[in-house]
Amino acid sequence: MKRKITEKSIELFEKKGFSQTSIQDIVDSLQVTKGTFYYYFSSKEQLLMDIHLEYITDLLGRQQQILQNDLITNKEKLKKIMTLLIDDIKDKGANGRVFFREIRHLINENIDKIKQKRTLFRLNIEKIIQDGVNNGEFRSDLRTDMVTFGILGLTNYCYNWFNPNGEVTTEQLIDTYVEMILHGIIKA
Amino acid sequence: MKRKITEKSIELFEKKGFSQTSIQDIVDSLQVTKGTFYYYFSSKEQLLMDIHLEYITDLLGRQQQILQNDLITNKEKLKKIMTLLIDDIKDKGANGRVFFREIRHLINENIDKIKQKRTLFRLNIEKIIQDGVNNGEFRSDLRTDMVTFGILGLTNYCYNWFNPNGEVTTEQLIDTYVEMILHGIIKA
Amino acid sequence: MKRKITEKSIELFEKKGFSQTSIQDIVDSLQVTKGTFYYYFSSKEQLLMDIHLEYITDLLGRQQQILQNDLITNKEKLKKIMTLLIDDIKDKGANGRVFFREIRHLINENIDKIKQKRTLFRLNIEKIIQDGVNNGEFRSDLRTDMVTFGILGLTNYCYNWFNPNGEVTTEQLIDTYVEMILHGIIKA
Amino acid sequence: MKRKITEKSIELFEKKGFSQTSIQDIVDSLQVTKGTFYYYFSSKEQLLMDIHLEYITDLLGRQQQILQNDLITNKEKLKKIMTLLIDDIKDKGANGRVFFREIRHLINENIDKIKQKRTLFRLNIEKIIQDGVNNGEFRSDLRTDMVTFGILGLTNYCYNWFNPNGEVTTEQLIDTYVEMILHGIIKA
DNA sequence: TATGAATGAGAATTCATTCAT
DNA sequence: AATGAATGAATTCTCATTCAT
Repeated sequence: MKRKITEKSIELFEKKGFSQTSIQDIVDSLQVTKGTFYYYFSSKEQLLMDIHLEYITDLLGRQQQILQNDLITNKEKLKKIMTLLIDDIKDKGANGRVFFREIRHLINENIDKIKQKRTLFRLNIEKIIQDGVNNGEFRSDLRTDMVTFGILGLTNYCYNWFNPNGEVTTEQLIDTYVEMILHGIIKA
Repeated sequence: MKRKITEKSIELFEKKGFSQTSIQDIVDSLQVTKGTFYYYFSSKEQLLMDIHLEYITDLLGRQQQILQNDLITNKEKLKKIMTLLIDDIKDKGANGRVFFREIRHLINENIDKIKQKRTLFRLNIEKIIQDGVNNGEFRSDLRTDMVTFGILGLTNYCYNWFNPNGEVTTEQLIDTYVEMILHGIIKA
Repeated sequence: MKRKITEKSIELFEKKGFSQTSIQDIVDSLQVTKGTFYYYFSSKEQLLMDIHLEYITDLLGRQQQILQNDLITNKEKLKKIMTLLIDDIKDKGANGRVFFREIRHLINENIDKIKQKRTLFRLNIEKIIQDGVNNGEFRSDLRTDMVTFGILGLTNYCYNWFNPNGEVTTEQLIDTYVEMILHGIIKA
Repeated sequence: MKRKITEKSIELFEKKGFSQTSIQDIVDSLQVTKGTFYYYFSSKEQLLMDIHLEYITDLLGRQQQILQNDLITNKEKLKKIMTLLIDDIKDKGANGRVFFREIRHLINENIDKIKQKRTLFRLNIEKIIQDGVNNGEFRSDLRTDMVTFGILGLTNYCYNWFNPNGEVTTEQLIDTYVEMILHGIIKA
């Protein structure tokens, strides 16, 4: 039941937004009662926290896999991480959208905890870029922090428009973006 | 008074979010009463609509200036539009953040009206890229729509982290991003 | 309206107790809506605080009148204060009962504020007794603090059983208690 | 287990009040579950009734012991009964406070049943005083009913302030009060 | 004996909105 | 142009109680 509530909530939060979704909405669509909700979650915010925590924890875990792979170049690592983010749109689109949009509704320690983990994810990317700069894979005249933010913005934005069931495949999207990041759009 | 309400609202919407900001919050911080608010706005949503409309209209106007300039290359135009977006963080940061984050709270015709204008803004960018592809400025093997979304994601995301009063200047940021978009990060 | 809410609340709190009385009960019996309640009071507890504050402030004010009277003996002062408390049962019975019974529902600073004033009221009585001991009106072998608590218990308890419209008049009650306190019940 | 629930409940009811204490609070602090509670008690009120009944029954029993003693004067009996009440603060303070404060939460027949027994306890005291008046131990010009209420108020109030582990011993307190009741505070 | 999932009725509170003045 | 009292619908949350196991 807890799982069912979480999943239905993600669905509704994505469709209508966190504050526009009431506990009543959630339980009604599961045909249970409010009491049931509060049996499993102590508050609406705690549910949101659960969702965030699960998402970022999973993301960090998969990022870690990539980081630990010593056999691939930094360029490959970067590509894999971009793939990681964009691939999720297919499997966890709603999840991701809730993750990116509704963090504002977390408060105090909760928001800090999540932000810390988000920062870690970002710094891990920055590290890859820095490594790539150091070993000559990447240009050395760009600020790694800003590049990282750029890549994150570019990939995260996909959650707003990309439809994995549309005419463009996820692979094409990833190729386009990797190509763009690596070589730019200008004619050499 | 109408202006004062609008401005204070933007400030509060940015700080606390649209749904977390009550009409009471707005009028309290201006030391007027709710009646005053409803004298100038027919509803909370209409205020949000006003804010959105003003923002996107202004943005489109300035974009138009750039588009009409026949003396510059498409590459220059693209740079100018990116500058346009990022520059706003200094002057209208709160405004922009409200614009990007709170569109969800518009309803029905309103949301359509704004989305149409946003789409226009995007298509205008795509047009520049297409023109650049056509005249050989840009590579011809990239999907212009996706590239456009990428650029938008990259620039919009700045609203989330870039502090125009921080150690990095807006110019450095723009340079980094233009460079990244045009030539990529890989060592040639 | 604020006054009406306060008065009806006192009535209901007395009859059913603070936690057994809902805001709904209060507004229903006044034929207004919950919104109206919250227009005047920020919370249920604040209403209770209002009631307490008004009561104890009034009590302290009247006590002060008695204390400042230099023309009467301490014995007379004591009698007047007992009269003060018991007389209230006629005019403010419900008020007093709420005051004595529901203090538990105040929290934190509120409870402290009220308790402080209650303590002041008690210490003022103790002072009278001490003065009476000093000038020989009262016996010198009694602990003034405990005697004060005793007098308070004795008078406060009246709120639990005394019916000012019953066969015993308030005057008789006061006479009995003053006599009991001053001379005891044993046959001299 | 039933005993453990009762005792923990008394503790919690005293600390937080009956309505502020949830069944959940009770079972949590015993590390059992709500089912356990309802195995032993049919309702929250029934638990409160149990507590009241046990308390007043015990009190009446001990009062009976005193009443039946034909070898002591009424004055002595009165002192013993006051001792009975005040002594309990040491052993059953919480119990007594719950008994005096939470009777309001009993309903219908329950409240009547308890009130009857309380009345009996009071009338037993009144009887002693009447006997004392009749045999010349006590003054004949005081209303015995009111005197009884006075004594009850005075002693019951101790539950609100008296700390048996404080600097004043229970014996001193009893002496002071017996002295006060018997001889008054005025200098003879 | 005891558990724990689920209920449902009701609680306090919030807030956009209306409207007579 | 502005006020402020009042509304009412919705919202989050609480909790005593039930019941199958």
